[in-house]
Amino acid sequence: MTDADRYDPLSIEPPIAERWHDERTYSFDPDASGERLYALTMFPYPSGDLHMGHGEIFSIHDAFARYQRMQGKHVLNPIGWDSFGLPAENAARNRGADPREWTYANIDEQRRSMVRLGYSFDWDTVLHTSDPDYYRWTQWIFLELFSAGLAYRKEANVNWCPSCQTVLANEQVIDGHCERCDTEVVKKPLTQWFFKITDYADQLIEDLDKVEWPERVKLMQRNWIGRSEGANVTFEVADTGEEVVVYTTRPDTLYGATYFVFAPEHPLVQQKMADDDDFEAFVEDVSKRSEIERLSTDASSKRGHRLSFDMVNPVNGETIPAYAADYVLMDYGTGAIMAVPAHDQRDFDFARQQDLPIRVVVQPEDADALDAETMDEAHAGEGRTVNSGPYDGLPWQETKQRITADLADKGLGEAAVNYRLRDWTVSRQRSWGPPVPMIHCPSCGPVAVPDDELPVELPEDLDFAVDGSPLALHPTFSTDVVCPECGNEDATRDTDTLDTFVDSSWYFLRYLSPNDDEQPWPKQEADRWIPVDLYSGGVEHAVLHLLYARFVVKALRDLGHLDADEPFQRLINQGQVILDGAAMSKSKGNLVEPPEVYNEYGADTLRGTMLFASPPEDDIDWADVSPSGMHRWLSRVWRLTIEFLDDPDGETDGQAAEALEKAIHVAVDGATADFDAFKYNTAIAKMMTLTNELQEARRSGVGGRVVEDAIATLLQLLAPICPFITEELWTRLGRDGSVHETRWPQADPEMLVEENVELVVQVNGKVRGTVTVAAGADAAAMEAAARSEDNVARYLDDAEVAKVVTVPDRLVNFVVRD
RNA sequence: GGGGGUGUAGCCGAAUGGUCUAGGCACGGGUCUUAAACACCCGGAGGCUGAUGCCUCGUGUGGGUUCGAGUCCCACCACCCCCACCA
Repeated sequence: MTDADRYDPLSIEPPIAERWHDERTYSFDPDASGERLYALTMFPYPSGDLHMGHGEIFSIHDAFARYQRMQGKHVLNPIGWDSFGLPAENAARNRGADPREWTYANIDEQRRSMVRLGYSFDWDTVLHTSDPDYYRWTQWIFLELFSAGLAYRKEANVNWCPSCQTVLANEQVIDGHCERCDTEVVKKPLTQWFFKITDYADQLIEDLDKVEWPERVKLMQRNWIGRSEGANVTFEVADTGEEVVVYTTRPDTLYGATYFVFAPEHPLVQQKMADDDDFEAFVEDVSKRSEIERLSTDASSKRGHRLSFDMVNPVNGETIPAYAADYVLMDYGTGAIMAVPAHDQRDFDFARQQDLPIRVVVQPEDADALDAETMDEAHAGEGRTVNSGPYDGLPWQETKQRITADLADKGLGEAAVNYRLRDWTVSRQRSWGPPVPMIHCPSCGPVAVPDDELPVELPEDLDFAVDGSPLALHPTFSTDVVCPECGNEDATRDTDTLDTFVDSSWYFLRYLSPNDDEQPWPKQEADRWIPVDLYSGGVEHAVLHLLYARFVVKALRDLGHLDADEPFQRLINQGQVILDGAAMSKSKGNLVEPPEVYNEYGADTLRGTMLFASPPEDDIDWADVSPSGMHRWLSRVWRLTIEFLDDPDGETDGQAAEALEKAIHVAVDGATADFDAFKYNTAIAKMMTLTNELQEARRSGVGGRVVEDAIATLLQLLAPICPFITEELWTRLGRDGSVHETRWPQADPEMLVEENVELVVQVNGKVRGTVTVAAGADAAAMEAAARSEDNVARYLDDAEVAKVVTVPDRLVNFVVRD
């Protein structure tokens, strides 16, 4: 073998990669007939070059897309960039970079890496969310939602990240910290645009049954939406009769309500306590506490203030004291609760702290009777109702239903459903995003920018050095406008931009016609393609992007722009690439970058290493994987092929040749099942096994057609994972065209049938030997063969066989008594 | 506090209730070589045996169901993820 025949990925890969890109080899052909498939991978944010996480997900995704093509599908496999967002602004502020130049330079770099790695993307449908001809339609969607009443403006206590200087949606607050920069989030009253995602809360739960997603992700969405069933109950202020509604999931415990609690910000409290300095001081104190402190569930951390009035319990007319306390939140339920300390831990903690009465109204059945004096925690569970007048003795669920019904009869309550989900705050006080397409007119209020004036473009001359929002502080952007309805010259533009998650909530629709300037997408194309057949990406978007995209699709459906209920039919999540158990990051200095791998071993090795490391959904610890091992195997495949081409002669029949021929079909059968199940790691293991058998067959003198079949089949199986080496060797093997355009090999069922099978022989469940019998042998034949095995016979000699268990083609088990 | 998941060689990981550990990594021994690298071959807990072999233990721990359990059931332990003063 000469040097020219060595496996040298660095010289064979780049020309093939460039050819695929330049010739648009993997662009979707709209005229193609036959079955279509939409394979979508989450588009990247261009914060720099691709990192290992991209290398993993795109390699998994590309194996899927290429496999489906070989299965005869016409695959749409688009790529684009989620190119609006804060990092570009930070680069501008910190380094004086132009956010546009910075962003598009990064896109170019990532694109070159994708080409180098051989990903079979459609380079004809590329989009960037920061292009005006993209965000023109993002703004259009905002206006569609606005005209349908699904986008609205209100003042609210919103999440504010002091570092990013912007509002965040609830979904972007992780344990009280900013999702992007990890700074502690504070609450701030601001007037903001919201999308009414809560209108779709029930559908967002129910339609999870329609999609094939990991159960884990569905569960996360259900938890996030947080549906709970209970009742709204009306209490009265003792002296004035003012009505206050509370929400409770346990109306059966109404008789146990011994006090009442308002959120400190509750308007009724604010009004009634307006002149009380002590109360003002209390509110001031509470508001100074950070979210993190408030999140503490420590029993002693609750803060409360006795109010100047009492409340009346509607079920028994009892007068109970009213408090304000920080453990009641203004934005869940009604901002006021009935407190049942015996059966709610938070109420219990507060009652003990304030020395408030505790009354047991649910008695657990399989435990000692609860005693309000001595109990040291609330009993939140089930039991029989006690101390509740006419309801005594009923099981708690029945009490719940009856009390709710009785209250409803008296007009004092009703069954109610509550959600944890809040409306989506979409305004951002940042400037590298699509401007909110609204105009504020002193006489008309908020007015939509007319369609023919879209897009509202970002000014080119934003100053990112300012302290605050560059767009808001731009000299003319806000004021250079008149009201479209009344012509008022004092009208101003909205200077907020839309959350990047708005950009990414519909990009899979824009891929269908990225250059159409008449419409965002042709409806008939959307109806043909949506939902996307397979969506691949990280689980970190479980309650962010994936929830928003589902909402936007449902809203657009209701507005008549498409028919689909859901954006993504099937979802696979890949794990993270970590190093020594920790996330890779620049600041930790533990980054392994893709070029380090593909510049040494080639792209095929990078891709193969990723897929062989573990099942896709598991994290890959780079410390545990071995690019050199993958490279060694690929070199072996290369060498076997080249050596065969040098010297193809050999036996084409006989035992070794037959064994190889069988091995081909076994590998095809197994690998196909694995590809269908996304188990690329075991698919590769089966290809390695075939390689081992091929090598052994060669050593035994096998050659000719059987070996060529084995090599060709191996190349086909490997093609979706390692596209370059397979393409090169396919050509060297003298085959026409591209291996990627061949049809996926089929296993011949007859070749999978064994003539003889090895039976396991057990005595009392312990393996005592094996014996070979003809496949399909009946129980008697199996037993006879098993008895004849020397070692087994030893165990049967002095024993009485009580029972013989036979499993066809698998085992014989003798159950014996001594 | 609530919910979900996972525990298999030194490591990553396979394993329709049927021979535990496919494939790889790492490691050790060998062949080739002046030598190394590469490549190729062999190895895998413990005990007995000169060896072929045979036996015992063994899938986080302890029980159970079963002819037979990594797999099913119960309890416990450890780790991971999601939600969390959500009434």
